[in-house]
Amino acid sequence: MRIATWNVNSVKQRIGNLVAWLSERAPDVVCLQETKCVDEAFPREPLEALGYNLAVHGQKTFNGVAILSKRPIEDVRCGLAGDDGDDHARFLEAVVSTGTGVVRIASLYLPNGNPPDTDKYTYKLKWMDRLLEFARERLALEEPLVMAGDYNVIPTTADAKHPAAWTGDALFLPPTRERFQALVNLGLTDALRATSDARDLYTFWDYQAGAWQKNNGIRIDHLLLSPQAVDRLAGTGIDRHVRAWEKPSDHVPVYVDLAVE
DNA sequence: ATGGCCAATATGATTGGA
Repeated sequence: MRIATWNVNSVKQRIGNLVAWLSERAPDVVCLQETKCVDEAFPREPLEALGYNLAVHGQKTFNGVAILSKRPIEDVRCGLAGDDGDDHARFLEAVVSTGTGVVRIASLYLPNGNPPDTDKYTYKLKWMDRLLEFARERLALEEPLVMAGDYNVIPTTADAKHPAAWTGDALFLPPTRERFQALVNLGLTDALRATSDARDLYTFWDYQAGAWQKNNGIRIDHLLLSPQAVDRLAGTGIDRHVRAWEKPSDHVPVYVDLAVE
């Protein structure tokens, strides 16, 4: 079973690229972020035509997450617990049944948090604390769990072309990285880093300043796996060629292959 | 990590992104 994550930066602008990539990579489950449209406006038809079931959780203008799955989607839950006043559409959880049991999936779009001296960074850190609590609760179920999405976290210096340029940034500040490490310390595995120590595993290149042409990238889109999912981990990949397509997102798809049918 | 972009909004300027 192939499970992917992709921040598409507007699903309406990216529907052509999304359909082309789905046809090429044939993932079983896809977590999307930054869909940037209300649920009624989500372009369902071309995705359903490829055999995907959809769970969407969007809002006007910003944010928005979705899960596509070739198998039926069950137990859909929108939103991350811990703050009833949070109206950002950034989190969607569901369960997909397979021949060998269930896989629990979360599609998440963690706040950017810049600039760090504002309440945007406070919101990011609180959101990460809420995500830690979610992970604690779900890990206790001892199921295959994949928490996939745009974490807006550069975990280590190996995950940026120019790490020194990010020292004061919300994506790289110590409180951000400490909370990402705290997720790992709970027992979650960063699937890409577990399968490669390469220095250029980037998933995002800025639209500006020729970042793509210079390979000035960062790795901020992650799939964190529970031990029961790691036991079945068969491979990982980053589809960086998609960044060179016409009308690209600034992020590219990342995926894991799990040995579950 | 800025010279250089992109998307959404009643828009020809502002906000958010990373």
